[in-house]
Amino acid sequence: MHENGPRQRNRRKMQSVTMTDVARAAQVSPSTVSLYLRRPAEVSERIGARVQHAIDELGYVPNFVAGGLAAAGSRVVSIVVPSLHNSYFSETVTRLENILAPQGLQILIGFTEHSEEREERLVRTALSWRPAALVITGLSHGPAVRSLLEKTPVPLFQMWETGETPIGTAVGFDHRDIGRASARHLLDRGRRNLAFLGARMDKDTRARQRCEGFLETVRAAGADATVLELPVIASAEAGAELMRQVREIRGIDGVLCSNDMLALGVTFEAHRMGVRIPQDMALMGFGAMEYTSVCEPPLTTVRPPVDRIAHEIGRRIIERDGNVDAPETHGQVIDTGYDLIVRDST
Amino acid sequence: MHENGPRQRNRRKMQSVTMTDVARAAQVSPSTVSLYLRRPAEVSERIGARVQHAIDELGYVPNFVAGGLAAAGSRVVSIVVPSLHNSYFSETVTRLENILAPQGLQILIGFTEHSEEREERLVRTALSWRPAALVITGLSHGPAVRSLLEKTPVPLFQMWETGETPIGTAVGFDHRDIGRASARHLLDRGRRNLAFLGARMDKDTRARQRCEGFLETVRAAGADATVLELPVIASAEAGAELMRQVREIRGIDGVLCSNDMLALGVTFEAHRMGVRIPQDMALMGFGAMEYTSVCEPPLTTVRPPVDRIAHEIGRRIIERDGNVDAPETHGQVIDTGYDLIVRDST
DNA sequence: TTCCAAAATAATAGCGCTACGAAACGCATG
DNA sequence: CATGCGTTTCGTAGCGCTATTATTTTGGAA
Repeated sequence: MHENGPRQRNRRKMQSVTMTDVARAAQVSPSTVSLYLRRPAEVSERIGARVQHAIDELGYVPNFVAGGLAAAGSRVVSIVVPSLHNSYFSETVTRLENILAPQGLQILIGFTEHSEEREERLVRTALSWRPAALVITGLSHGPAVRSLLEKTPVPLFQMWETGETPIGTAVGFDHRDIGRASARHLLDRGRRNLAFLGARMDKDTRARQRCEGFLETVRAAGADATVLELPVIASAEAGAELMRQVREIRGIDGVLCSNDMLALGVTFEAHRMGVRIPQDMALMGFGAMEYTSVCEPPLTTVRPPVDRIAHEIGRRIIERDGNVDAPETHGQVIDTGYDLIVRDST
Repeated sequence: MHENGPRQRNRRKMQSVTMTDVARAAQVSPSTVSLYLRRPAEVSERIGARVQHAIDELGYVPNFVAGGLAAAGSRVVSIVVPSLHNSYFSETVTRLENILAPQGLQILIGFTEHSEEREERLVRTALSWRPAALVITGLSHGPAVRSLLEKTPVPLFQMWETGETPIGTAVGFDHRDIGRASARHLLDRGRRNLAFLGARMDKDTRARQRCEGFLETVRAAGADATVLELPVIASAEAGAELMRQVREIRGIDGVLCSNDMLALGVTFEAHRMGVRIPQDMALMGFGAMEYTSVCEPPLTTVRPPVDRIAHEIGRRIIERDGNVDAPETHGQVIDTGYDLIVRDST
């Protein structure tokens, strides 16, 4: 009915070089080109060379969109994190990318900025790409997100948090426990008049959990604890401001920051105010950001096992990739633990 | 030959709910569902409500892979950056995401880690997604990448650098110029015995350019300049180590760091060594990272206009999105300039 | 009421690729 | 030289959706 020659459709942009073009140039069938691209070992050397030559000659770039449709699943992994503002999230994303990229898996990324509405939009579009896996931060989500996650056939990983029952596979640690351990550490150092410094804890549920664990242990020990909080994103600037507030209270001899960035600001401001760390006031952070080891004084902090989280998730994604029979781990919780790094600031 | 009922193919995973299912449930044709999803205004209110109801009822999640294939172009923007290690890159990615997400454009991200080979792999896969645009860092690329970029019909943005002729649209600033301006600033402060502290400058071409500009101006002024470099990734730790090397040399009274992170390490180490900033040694960084304003002393640094870069690129991507007639800006250079922020460290 | 343009809905024909099974080929064996 | 079997190549039939065109419906004006 219609001729088989190249047709010029009125599309948004025309497809440059297709697999069919390559096949024609290499004098083989399109199936063979496809096979060569996906499993080169199953194509004879002679044909393989001819195909590769045609590919190079024509500058063929495969079309993953078409491939993904035909194969019913794209080689993409969606990651949803609150932001890249904290170096530990960007570190997690980096590690995951490093693990997944060699497998030909791309990272599709989205930031919730701690907004439930944004999270829903992101999860919805993430799933629309029929990704090989969806990696999302945290366990608590709005009802819309919950429902999407429960229904999807896409392998789901919820990272950075344990505690509640996960929808997918949880890989992380217990933030309340970190709060408790931090409190214990400060109490062990003989501090009785404590403070927790936070930023935007109404949004950051994990910081809130650390705060809760902290208060729980401090109060159980019969000591005192104040919570000081700023409604801005965590920053050194905010830390400095919070330190000024700490001074107002007087008598505070131990401080836990929700975040190393705050602790950095506290360090500088304390120095300016002549407050000696740790003699006058012990200081702890969270995140084990790189600079904490060279601070003056070096900062006691908690290292979230970013590498292990990325590794555990990455390994499972790769295992399940192209292998539907791989064991389903939904509902499973992998507790990666955490490390308390004690330095001179306490 | 074959019956038309639902067939169970032996696919990797089965498609849950398709647009056809929604159409059936809403008693309309698939075209109408598609139209409702893409341009709701062109569907009558009555039908629209019925379709929406069916979508909610069935929990339909569109398939962008199929959509992208049919529409010949996916709603994805690929970004290739060296890493997220520097907060200015993660900031750029964040801003771009914030600008593009409301337009339904997803971010596909990849990290080169300053490796030419990785960059090629990333660009190749990025283009395989037929993205709405490709945003890549820098102007100098290996021959393979160059050739890919030159051939692709995908709108290309090269960010963070100007100087050479771009392949696509360049949006950035001149790093050599920053080196020169920094040198001038230190010279103006009466410093004559200068040093440039860098990390892995063999890989980081932009840091190298700043260094070159710095040396050029210092030498032109008849002053002295030493380059101290570590083969590790820039970090506060590395900065501290470099500061120890600076002390060995003696007499250095002005230092430019390739990066604020290095400067942070220098600040702490100088403090430990009893070297006063700026009295004994002036200190400058690059990046205007958040903490530089609360350091002790606050750090003189250069602010790369991350917002403006993201804004200029984002705006152009959105303009060109779904509008092939939009003006082609390849070859164009948008110089965003930069800000020298003078603080107490100089 | 009739007619016609405009608006709303539906039918059609792929998008470029992969999975699957069929066909063709190569080669050792009887 | 035919036979059989494993290997390599090819043909076919969609994947789920969008763009385009065709068809039906709607709502005034005549």
